[in-house]
Amino acid sequence: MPELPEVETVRRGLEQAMVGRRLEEVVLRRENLRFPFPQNFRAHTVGRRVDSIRRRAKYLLIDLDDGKVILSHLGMSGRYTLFDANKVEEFENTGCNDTHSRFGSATGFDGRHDHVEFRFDDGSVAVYTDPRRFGVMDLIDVGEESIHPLIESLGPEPFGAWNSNDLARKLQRKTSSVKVALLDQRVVVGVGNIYACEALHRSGIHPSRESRSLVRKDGRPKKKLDVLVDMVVDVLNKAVEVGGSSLNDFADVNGTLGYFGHHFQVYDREDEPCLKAGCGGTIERITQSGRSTFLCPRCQR
DNA sequence: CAAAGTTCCTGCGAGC
DNA sequence: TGCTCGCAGGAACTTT
Repeated sequence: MPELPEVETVRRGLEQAMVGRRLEEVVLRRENLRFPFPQNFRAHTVGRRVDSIRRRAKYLLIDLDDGKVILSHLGMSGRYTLFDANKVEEFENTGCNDTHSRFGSATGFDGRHDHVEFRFDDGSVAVYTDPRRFGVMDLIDVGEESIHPLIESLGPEPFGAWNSNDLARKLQRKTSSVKVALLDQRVVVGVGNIYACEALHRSGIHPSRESRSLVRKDGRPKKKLDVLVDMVVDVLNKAVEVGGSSLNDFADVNGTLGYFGHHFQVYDREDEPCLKAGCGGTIERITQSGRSTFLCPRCQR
């Protein structure tokens, strides 16, 4: 679920709900997600106002008014659900204990996987739910982003100054497949399994193709690499426009289902016809580095 | 059996 | 021969 477009969609939702509000209480219902919550998490968040919310790659950065920043990664299954003051009241008397939040009927799983609650001074609440707990929640100092181990080695943002010359430089000696390279967050950030498959299909590039075969001997990008950069940016843009994609259970912060799933050309379409006009191929599924790749062997070379 | 993400480890081959 | 590097693949985290 959460590739760049989904994280950006969540960022926009949280921005609307959180910026300018003060945290009245922060509830941690367990001691860790992928890593332990920092010891001082509550001390530095309770009583603070949210100034802004940024995104770096698939990470959310929630800026607080004391110079601390909440670093949040959704992993595979992390979600935020927002409740305004009226909604919160509706859940007032529902079940709630150390491990179960009272919002279970809205967040799913009876509230068993509602690990963090951010309660604001206007009565609204943001609940972080993450069944698989591959997510991350950390607290850093503003400016520490560039030296934080999870962030320091991240590559360029696709919506920034990224271009095919930069990509060519990174791929020119790579013998790994171009699909695996796209998933490498040091090469470019934000692209996950779904959009890697989609961008390669739109570019007519076979996912197993050697990365360096897309770069000319002089280090300049071949035409197909130019196309790939355009298609990565394009597919991410379109997905942001429709509010992020969904497989089965993705909801944005207001509970609305994303729509990009309806636009998949190859992802999860094994044995179905290629949708490229005039192609007539059949979508195949292969495994690369333990992840499913979907492609049309006919129009992707 | 699979899954949207990331990190870490092992083993292998290339190149020096 | 032996060292280092990059890469492929797998395991790990966990639940539905």
